[in-house]
Amino acid sequence: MKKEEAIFRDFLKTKGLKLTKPRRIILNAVFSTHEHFNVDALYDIIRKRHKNVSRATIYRTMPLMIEAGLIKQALRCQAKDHYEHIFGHKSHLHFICDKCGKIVEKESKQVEKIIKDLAETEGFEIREFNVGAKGLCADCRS
Amino acid sequence: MKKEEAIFRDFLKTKGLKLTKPRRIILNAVFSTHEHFNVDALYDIIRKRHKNVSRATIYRTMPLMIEAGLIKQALRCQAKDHYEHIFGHKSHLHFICDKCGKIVEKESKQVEKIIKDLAETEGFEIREFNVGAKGLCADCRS
DNA sequence: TTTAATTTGAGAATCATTCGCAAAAATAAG
DNA sequence: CTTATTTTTGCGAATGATTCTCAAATTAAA
Repeated sequence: MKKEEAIFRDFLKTKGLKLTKPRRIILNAVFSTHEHFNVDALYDIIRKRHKNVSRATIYRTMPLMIEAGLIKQALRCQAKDHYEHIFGHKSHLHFICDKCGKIVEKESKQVEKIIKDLAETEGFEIREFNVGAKGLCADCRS
Repeated sequence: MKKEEAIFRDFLKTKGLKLTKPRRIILNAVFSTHEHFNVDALYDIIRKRHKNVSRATIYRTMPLMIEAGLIKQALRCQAKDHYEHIFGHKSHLHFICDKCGKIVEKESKQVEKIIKDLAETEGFEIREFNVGAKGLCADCRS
């Protein structure tokens, strides 16, 4: 069993919930991609093999995977919620193109360090960074 | 005429648009508050004095004010888009408390500088920063 | 004042997300 | 292997913020 599956199963167990077939299918779809994703894209991926997993179940599974610490709600783009992996991925910031919707990721320990220090002066305990900017990507600037 | 009104008028003129009465009312409502706001709250404020400004017009005016550099889309909270002032306010980042929902604002020119530099190496043109973190505020940590 | 262009309000339309519910699946117990 | 209990599912309907349509109103210029 893959590690993320074990994590998810254990998390569900602590909540008295079950790792069902649809939940496993959704988890696999989520970890079959290594980029940002949204429910619609996930639905398309899943439907190629499993005609009977509904959108509702995907929507219902997202918060569970977030609570399990596997993914996080990354940003909102073109009126859709987007998610990204936490498990197995480094923290990073996002540049979102307003025009084509492309998302560029960049790492910066420096930024997180500064933010963390600022938070400390405020007595604020950071659980999750949310750093980025919107604008125009190189392609769309022409 | 207030400065923000002049800015807005000038911006509109460059686009061949007009500073109409509803747009002026909306602008005033926006700058009557000094905190984050959403369209719904704005609608309530405006409706106290002007019964005939529609939600549609408010929604239509937001992107104009953003493009004019007066406000920016700050964050999404409770399924609603929230906005904040740029004009007359220093750029800042947000700490959002997961427990009580409180938003703490902090300034950091440094962070934006770093992000801007990162964007440049990518050919990305930033229109709007989006920097913050989620976690627990001082009060909720006890 | 006439004219041409932009805006408006009202309500309908859109679209992502959530809900309600009866049927299906999972787990535990016998 | 049944039965009983709980959780889950898929479906379609509901929700709610935002956007669109369009005829009437407003604007600014000639």
